[in-house]
Amino acid sequence: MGRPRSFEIDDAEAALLDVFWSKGYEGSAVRDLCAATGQRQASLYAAFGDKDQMFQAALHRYLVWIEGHLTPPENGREGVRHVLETTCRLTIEDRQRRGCAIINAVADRENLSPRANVTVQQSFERLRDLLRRQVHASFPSAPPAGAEDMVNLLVGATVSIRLLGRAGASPTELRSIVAGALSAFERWAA
Amino acid sequence: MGRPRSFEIDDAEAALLDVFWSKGYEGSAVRDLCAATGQRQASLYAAFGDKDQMFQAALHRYLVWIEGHLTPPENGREGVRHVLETTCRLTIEDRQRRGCAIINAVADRENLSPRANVTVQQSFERLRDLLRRQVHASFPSAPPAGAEDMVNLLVGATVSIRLLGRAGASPTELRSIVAGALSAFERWAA
DNA sequence: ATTATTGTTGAACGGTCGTTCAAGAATGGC
DNA sequence: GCCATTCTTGAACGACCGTTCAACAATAAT
Repeated sequence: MGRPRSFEIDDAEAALLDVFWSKGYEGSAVRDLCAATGQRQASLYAAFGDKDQMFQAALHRYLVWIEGHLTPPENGREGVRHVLETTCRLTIEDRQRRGCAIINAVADRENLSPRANVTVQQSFERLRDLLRRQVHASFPSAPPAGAEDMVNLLVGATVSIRLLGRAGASPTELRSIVAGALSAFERWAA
Repeated sequence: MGRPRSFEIDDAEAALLDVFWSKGYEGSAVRDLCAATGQRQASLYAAFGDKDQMFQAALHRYLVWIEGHLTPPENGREGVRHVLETTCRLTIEDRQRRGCAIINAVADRENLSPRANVTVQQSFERLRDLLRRQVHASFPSAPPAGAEDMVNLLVGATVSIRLLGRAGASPTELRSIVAGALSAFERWAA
């Protein structure tokens, strides 16, 4: 019972993510979040608790979104290609060039709650697990030597595309990282 | 003439960098900068102008420092190795794991002055130029096909080492990125 | 010694920060 | 209709933000 909420939590989370994604945690004022969601401050606090929990809701939403995009339709070499090319495409297609919400949060580390920092760290582990699965699936039995180095190189390429995308790198440059990483992967796997 | 300054600008810049490097622009309060430099607010404002100029002084100091370390003693393949290994070593040796001040500034983009953003963008171009010079110097005449892709892959590896270093990646993981990138470079250059 | 100039000091400025509160409005259960 | 409960509203809280100011101290030139 009680008065029903006049807005959808889901819509609010989307608006929260929009702001945090472009301005970061410290750079986003709760009043900015109100403007984006169309709600009053007390309503957001009633729904989420405090600014940290608003951020975590937004982060979680971002993670669901990006993992949905990055998860490959088929595993193996095409899976590796899918992760890199999708990362590149999403980065270029974002006209605001916000990069990756998780990566942006790394810089805000000192201002984030311990729990948010754990989420950030786990997200990188999940990306590496995802890529490791694709690298391993690229071979019928055990992968050749240096597989873990190749996994980490691919993680590095993915991360840097996202970072340099926010830094204003050209689509040509970002696609070149993909090309370089895929060539390196193919040469190694051959 | 006039009363002489009671502190060295150089020492103050070092302290400013220390704070900005770990907390970022938005996360560093001018009062924090005072505590680090041991000066009063009005003294810092008299010496630097405003917070943005304090940040730019710190950024400039960081750029001189990092370029001094990254510039290779000899050009060519050993130069490529030097850039990657030095980046990795500096990242691991920093116990505070502050990563790269320039990369951290990318996340703070929206809160930075246009001039600071230009400095950030130019810094990435300078890193790419440095690596391109080393890649080209690795060959007596023109480098083989895909040289620019390799350059961008190396930039990506360097950037990601620094980013993941701040994100809390293990030394093993960071060294693995170096190993992966150097193997990829050697296989391509062979 | 006086003057002009610059740095230091400590306090203060208006503005914004994250957060909370009292009052009113809207619901389900009785 | 009335109660208990929940949400919304608008204003306010103290704390902190970047910045500035008037008063005082220290120097070089006259």
